[in-house]
Amino acid sequence: MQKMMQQVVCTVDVVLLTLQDSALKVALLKRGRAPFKDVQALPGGYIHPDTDADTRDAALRMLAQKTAIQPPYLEQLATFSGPARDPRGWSISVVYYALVPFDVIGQAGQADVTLASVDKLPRLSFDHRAIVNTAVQRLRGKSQYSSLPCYLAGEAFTLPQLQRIYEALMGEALNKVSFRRKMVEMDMLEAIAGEFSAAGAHRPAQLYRLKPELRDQLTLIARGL
Amino acid sequence: MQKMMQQVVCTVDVVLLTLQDSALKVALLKRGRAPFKDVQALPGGYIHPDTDADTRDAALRMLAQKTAIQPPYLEQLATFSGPARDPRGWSISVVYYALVPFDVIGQAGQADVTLASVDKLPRLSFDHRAIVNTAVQRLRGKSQYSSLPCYLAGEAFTLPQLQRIYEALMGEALNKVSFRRKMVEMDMLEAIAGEFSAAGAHRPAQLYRLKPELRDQLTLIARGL
DNA sequence: GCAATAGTGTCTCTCAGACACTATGGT
DNA sequence: ACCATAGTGTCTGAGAGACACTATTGC
Repeated sequence: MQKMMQQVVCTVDVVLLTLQDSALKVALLKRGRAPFKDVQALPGGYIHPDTDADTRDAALRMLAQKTAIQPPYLEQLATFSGPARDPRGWSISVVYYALVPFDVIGQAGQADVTLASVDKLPRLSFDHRAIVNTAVQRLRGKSQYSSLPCYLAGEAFTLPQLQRIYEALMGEALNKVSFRRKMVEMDMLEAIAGEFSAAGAHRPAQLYRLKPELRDQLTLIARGL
Repeated sequence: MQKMMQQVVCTVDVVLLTLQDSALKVALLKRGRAPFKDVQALPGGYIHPDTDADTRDAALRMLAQKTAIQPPYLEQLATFSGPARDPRGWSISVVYYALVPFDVIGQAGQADVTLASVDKLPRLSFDHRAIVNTAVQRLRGKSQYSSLPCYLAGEAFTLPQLQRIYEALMGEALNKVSFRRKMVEMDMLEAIAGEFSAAGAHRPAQLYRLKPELRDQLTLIARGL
């Protein structure tokens, strides 16, 4: 006779972040069913052991199904767990965070995706508020010393644009000369022949892109002891 | 009629690390049952939803049960998942890593705990080899710019001892003056009145300890752009 | 020419590392 | 006295930030 073993609810959630007008935003969806019906939540859902290769694969599936977005950057954030976070029972959520350029969200054209400023979150389902805050902390932290923010820029971008992204994330103005020095020293960008003129009445800026070989890999700044 | 839903096996594993003679070691246990009976494995086991407050709590329980150690530092590493890593089925392992001073392991006196050098791992169960490698990478990475290595030292330690720990982790010699400057600048240590003379025929060194208020919180080095 | 932003040359000030020195114990 | 290691004062070279200058567009 097998004893009934208490079950663990296994889910995956994704914190999809983007930068709109120098403000960091999260993608939210209104839940269609209980619990937290009609309350905003992160894109997420149950793991499907029969089809998901792993939790990362499940995260990509969530994004594809619910937002039709294939993110240029996706990384595991952390796993949240406990008896109280989900009314359905003792649960685990393996959380990933993704970065996308703002225009990618628009193109995906999912009308039911809401963008909320991470500094002024609405009421969220489960412990999603804490999860978003953790993701923002992680992004801000890593932005200090890595190429992570590049994934918030589009495929091609100018150095001034990239600097504005870094400044938005770190919340402080950066020295132009030092910033450029760092970027060349990190050796992760390559200039594109074409330029950028749409800006208006001034000198156009050189366009850059991430070196293809570094596409899915962060570049770090030397630092430390 | 409820369809039989394929189950996810939920476990927690702990990578318990220590430094012995300037070599980084992992604590391993020989498994007592299938799968991987008699093969070395990380301390770990099933989540107990009826008693564990969360996965961190479960990790502490694993350590207490299997090694009788209460680690001074415990942090979530990552979650590993997939259909193939455990023959019992599609599984998730939420992995934590812990740091302890070497002498704490001896005191715990668990005869069945083996220490293996992380550079020369024996055959391990499941995907535990990859897990250990991830933990070592994380520890080495964080050692570059945080107070993390302090938890490998005992309650009290001298600056030369601490420097040797950092050097062992980073695999390179550090400048004595710079190291000391960094330590005072990080402002996380406090001198203890008593000194340290056991060393032998030379000047004794000042003993330090982590400031109590920073006990469970890393101190980071300013860095970056 | 002028406004506006892109991009660079250069100076200075700070800080990390090297070195040498002093300090303090044991033998 | 001598050795060994702890701990500090100081010099120098590299790098970050500030500033000013040049470059290139639209009007």
